[in-house]
Amino acid sequence: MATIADVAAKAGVGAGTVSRVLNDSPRVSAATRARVLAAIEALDYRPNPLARGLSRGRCQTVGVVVPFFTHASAVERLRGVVAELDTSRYDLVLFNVESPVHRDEHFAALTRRDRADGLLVMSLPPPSSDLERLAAAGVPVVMLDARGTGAGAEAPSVVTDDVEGGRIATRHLLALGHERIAFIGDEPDNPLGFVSSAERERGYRATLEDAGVDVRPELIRHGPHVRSVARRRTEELLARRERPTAVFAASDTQALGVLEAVRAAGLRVPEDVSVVGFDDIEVSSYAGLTTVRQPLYESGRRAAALLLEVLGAEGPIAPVHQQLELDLIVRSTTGPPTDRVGR
Amino acid sequence: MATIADVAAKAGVGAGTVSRVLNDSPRVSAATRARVLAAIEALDYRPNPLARGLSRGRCQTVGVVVPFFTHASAVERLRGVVAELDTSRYDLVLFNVESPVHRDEHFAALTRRDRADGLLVMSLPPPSSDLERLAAAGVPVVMLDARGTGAGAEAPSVVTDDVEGGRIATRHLLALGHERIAFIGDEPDNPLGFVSSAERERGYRATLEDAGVDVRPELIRHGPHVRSVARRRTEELLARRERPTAVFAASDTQALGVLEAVRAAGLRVPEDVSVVGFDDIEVSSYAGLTTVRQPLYESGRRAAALLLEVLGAEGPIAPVHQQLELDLIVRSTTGPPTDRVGR
DNA sequence: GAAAGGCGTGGAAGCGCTTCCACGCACACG
DNA sequence: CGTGTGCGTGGAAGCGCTTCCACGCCTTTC
Repeated sequence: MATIADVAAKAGVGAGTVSRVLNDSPRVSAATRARVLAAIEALDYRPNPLARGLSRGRCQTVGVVVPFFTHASAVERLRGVVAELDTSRYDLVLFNVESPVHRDEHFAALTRRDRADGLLVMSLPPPSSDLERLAAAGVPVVMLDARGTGAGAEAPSVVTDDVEGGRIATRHLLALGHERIAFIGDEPDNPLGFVSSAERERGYRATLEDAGVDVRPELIRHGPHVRSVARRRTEELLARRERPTAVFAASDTQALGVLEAVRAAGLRVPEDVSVVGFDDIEVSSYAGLTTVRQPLYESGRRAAALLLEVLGAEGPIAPVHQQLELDLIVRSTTGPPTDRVGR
Repeated sequence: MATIADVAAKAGVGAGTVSRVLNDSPRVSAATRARVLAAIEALDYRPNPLARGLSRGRCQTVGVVVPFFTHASAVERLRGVVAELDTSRYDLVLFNVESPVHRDEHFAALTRRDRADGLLVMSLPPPSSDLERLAAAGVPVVMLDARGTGAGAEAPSVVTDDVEGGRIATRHLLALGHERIAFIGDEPDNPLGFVSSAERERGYRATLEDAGVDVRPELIRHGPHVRSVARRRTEELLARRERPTAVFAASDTQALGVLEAVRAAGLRVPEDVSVVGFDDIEVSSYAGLTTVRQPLYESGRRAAALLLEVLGAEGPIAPVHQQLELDLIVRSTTGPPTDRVGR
């Protein structure tokens, strides 16, 4: 394994000069540069990233913190992140978070420039104390699908307006003529502090109120973000005397559970029950699901690009907050209610 | 940021002693160990992984090479890998491969202990020259869903018997009474050299032959591993005078495309056309797809565990080849053919 | 009671790079 | 012709750790 000294010897120059060539320093004559490059080529030399990192105090690595695959949407976002990072010289280290303990461990370990040069945190609002410590340690953080606010330390973020998304879905159902509209979402106080579902619910509630439609607590159900749970909650709803004519699910994953429950109950979609989801994950088009699309892949790209920009800049950057567009995608799971009351 | 020298000073010992404590060396007295641990605690000291790696010649990192998410199954496997690695002290660096150039670059860069201590290569048969170079450089490799064979360098692997899987699917259709059974799979000579599809096709052909059923080339279609392409190929098949009564798709992703085409043609599943997939990805249960299940998540865990074992061992390990079980999952997309000939 | 052996420890060397300082040379200037 | 100003370069120091060697002390052994 060739080292910089071997290259220097072969080219008949000092190690410093080789280093300068490697780092595109202008203070090298063309002739010397050519000799060094030839030696590098001849020896198939590649600098040791560890040594380089130790010396420069950074490691050409981006840490990506993901509450892993609990949401199908995380994968799609991750794809965007990977694609963007691929265009840079940064490696991607994956940190999986499945519990608060998990999260805290990772953040503690990452509070140093030698672990990762920057962090991309997905869907996970970090404790503000961690955010401050990261900022103090000089580790830039970009948030994706979450906001990171600490005292004096605000991370740039790429987000969507989940409240507005909730409004879009609900308006669609109201416009079709529905009034008994149920909501199925995550627990409002889930351990990792995800808020998307709660925000979408806020949009739902606000829109109903604006339209003068009663918000009925008994039509609002929560549970862990899993298809089977959404299915069970829906079964409870459908068992009511006055069952809802439409369901807004806080995610497509949950909407699929809703669809299962409706069909298992022998009801038709959308004639008996309309269903709207959120995200537009890949399956949704297959399932013909009406949903509020957010550009998942694109959000990953954007966030990664933002982080690269911060890493490339000298000083800190004014915190940017990018907000991505939402679109209502009407497919075949929504329609006007039929005038059959109760069951 | 505390260094080992700070800890040493605070504990009133030498740096070497602190290092010994960090690395659980037995050659430290209990009293000294306690003092050092107290100092570490007090300073919230964490060793710099770069310096440690440079000094020891390894970096506590596992490289995972994934042809990224082109197959939905890769994600599921990755989840298993992540879960297993989470139990170890190794970080996971993700290398995305989307083209042969991409692949070659990564392998070239990874042919050194300072980039990753070991490699997990998914679904991607590496050029045997790369495998040899990796072996020569002392970088252990474990293959997942592919075999890695180079002259004298054989990597341990976790695989399934794709030929047998193809047999299972085909036997199921034959048993139901089908004879015009089509196959939809990947291009046999795709750029990255994936072979799963081709092997499943071999199982399909062999089983037909064994049963004395003609293998009809016109019922075998290939195309990139994408739902939309599978759909188009199926449309071509359905447009034939004698359309198939059943389709075996080399993956669930492709099977979903087949289902789309069948339904778009106004045909019923399984009455007019039966469909079998492969993998049992998450969507499949939702789609009611009959499929050959392979334990994706589990395969990721196993492969990661295997790599950890190799990394933990002193010398090289006898190449292990684990083969995971396949199961036929019969759902609602397969049934006996109805006796309507042609269209 | 002296020699021999262990154990615990300090400290220097070294991992492979970057970077800073200093130096030599060429050229321009007065 | 001497001094100044660059530029291009060599080389040492230093990044934070591990590891090896050496040393002092305390047992053990004859």
